[in-house]
Amino acid sequence: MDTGDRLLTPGEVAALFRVDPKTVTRWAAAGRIGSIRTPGGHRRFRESEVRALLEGEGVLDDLDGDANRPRNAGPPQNGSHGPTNAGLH
Amino acid sequence: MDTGDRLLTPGEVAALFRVDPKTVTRWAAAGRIGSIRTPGGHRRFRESEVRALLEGEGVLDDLDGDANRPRNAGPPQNGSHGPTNAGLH
DNA sequence: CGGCATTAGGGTAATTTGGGGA
DNA sequence: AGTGTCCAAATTACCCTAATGC
Repeated sequence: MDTGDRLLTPGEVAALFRVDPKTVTRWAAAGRIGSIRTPGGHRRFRESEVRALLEGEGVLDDLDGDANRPRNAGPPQNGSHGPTNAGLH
Repeated sequence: MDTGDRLLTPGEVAALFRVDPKTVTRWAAAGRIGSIRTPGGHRRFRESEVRALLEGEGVLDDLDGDANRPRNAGPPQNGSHGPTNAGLH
């Protein structure tokens, strides 16, 4: 498939970002990252979205000290794996 | 709308949710997801119901358009007549 | 008939959740 | 504003053996 709809657990995402799983949960609660809830209440994150977030901002790094850049200027619009909604006939 | 013609096996549903097949069985045992039992005792799940659970929340992704639009930060969790999604503890 | 992969069931450890406070 | 740590609880993951499905 195109985007690889693999789902990651909070622990996986936390390890990728080097933060605590709790922080990842906060991102999901704040709507900063898409999250899928299991019937049990646990969250799952898209591997493609996490990847876009990881690389969307790591390359453009200014060492000068300019702290005025938008935190979301990346092209993280991977939208494609959506169900297109047209699948229901 | 059709009531889901295709039936999925626990392994399929587990792969979709990135969980263990045993967990899917637990959902069915808890009544969180509809399940059809085979004469032998194995369970089968409706593809339409599983898809609705996966991410049927108003995440209607747009096929195309601007790639600079912030993500939909709306927290519209399962607002439908969800299958007893009262997983809040 | 035999065979293999998957599933069911019980039990225990690990992870995740939610809120509060630093 | 954002993150790390504390608590208690729930949910999930992995262990096993036997039965089912194809």
